[in-house]
Amino acid sequence: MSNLETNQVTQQARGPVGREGVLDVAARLFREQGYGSVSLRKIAQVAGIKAGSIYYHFGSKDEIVLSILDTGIMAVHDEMRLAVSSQASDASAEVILRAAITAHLRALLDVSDYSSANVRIFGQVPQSVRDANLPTRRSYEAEWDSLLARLKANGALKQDVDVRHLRLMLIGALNATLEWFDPKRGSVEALAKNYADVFVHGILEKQDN
Amino acid sequence: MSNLETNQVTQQARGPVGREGVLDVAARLFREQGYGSVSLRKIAQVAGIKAGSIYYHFGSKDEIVLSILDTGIMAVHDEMRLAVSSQASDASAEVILRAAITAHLRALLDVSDYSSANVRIFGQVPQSVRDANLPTRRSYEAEWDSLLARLKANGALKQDVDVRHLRLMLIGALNATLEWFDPKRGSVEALAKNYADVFVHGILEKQDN
DNA sequence: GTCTATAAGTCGATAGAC
DNA sequence: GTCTATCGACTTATAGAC
Repeated sequence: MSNLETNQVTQQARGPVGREGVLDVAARLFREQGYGSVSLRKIAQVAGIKAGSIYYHFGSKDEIVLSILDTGIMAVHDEMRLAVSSQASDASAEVILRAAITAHLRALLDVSDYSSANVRIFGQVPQSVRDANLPTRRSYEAEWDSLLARLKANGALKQDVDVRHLRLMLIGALNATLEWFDPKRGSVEALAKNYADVFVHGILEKQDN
Repeated sequence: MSNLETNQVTQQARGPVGREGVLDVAARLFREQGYGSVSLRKIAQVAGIKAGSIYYHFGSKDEIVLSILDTGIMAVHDEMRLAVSSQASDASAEVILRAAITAHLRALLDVSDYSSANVRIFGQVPQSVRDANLPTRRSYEAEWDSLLARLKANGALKQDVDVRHLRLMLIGALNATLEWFDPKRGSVEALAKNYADVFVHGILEKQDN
């Protein structure tokens, strides 16, 4: 079976690589090719070192993957928290929600290979690695739950929505964009606006509601 | 690295296995464990035969996977088409849309291991297998585009929505439920209603719109 | 901090007996 | 239609030189 695909495996070389260099390369390859197709040999080759050298920086492949998963969540968490907290104190629920959605999509699609690698490979890594990444994930989920609960308490959200369920739906829908979004067809900001429009107003022409 | 996880690998035995038996087992394992963790040896073990015997029914692992991917799409396609076509001729856009959403979710979460396996492993299989599955996927996507375009032409959808973009968003959001939906926490029908409510009405309390 | 060399295991796939 | 046995390639990980 040829699981190598048509993958460009250009090496970069240039000076020392180090722990961070290995992680950067690994995150990019995981985002591009998924977990199963990326071996330590491939990471090493692209990073410009030999496979055995990786074990000077890491104790196992799992350690590399977990580090990338955690960093990816923290990156999108920071982006989202900053976007929300920098809104004016009298900002409307809609404005705050749009800022959070935009921040999540920007981290995922534009800023961080680590965030996109997380979404891409989380369902492919060994269960033990998923479990180890869970606390970091839970923290980000709690941030969303806190925001949504606040908007609901303000009366801005419909009172019959379940916060946990809405969060799962929202983040799931946003993360799914990773599979098809093409920056050549439109900007992340335009995408974020479209998503916010749907969640805020729905897709049907208003007639009775 | 232990990628075997804590997976129950119970065999079933019971009479002849055959091509269909292998496919059923493989689809279930792919859905439960993803692509990378499921070897031909594991499929054979659960099916109650030896690994070499699989090659009497299939020429390669890719052939097994492609068959499962195609069947999965056709299953959800059939479910969705039937649900839409069985609506009354004067059914409202909202009713039709709710029926399509419900059918997609039911196929994915309740009816077919093949459909859920498709969503779960499509991004993990070799590029050649993805390419081979594309025509079947395109056909299902065209079914949604046709439905949405019809609703838009009727004036039921907002006129500024892009059909292709809406379809990507809708299917992406629905497929994402596979990662967290738990039938013990609620029915597929209730889930479908919640999703339809969001897409139809949005999540904000109406005040000015 | 990176190298070479290799151990120990798993994988997809094939050949031939029954 | 299923079995046994095996090949060759690939993987993570380790040991020790430099």
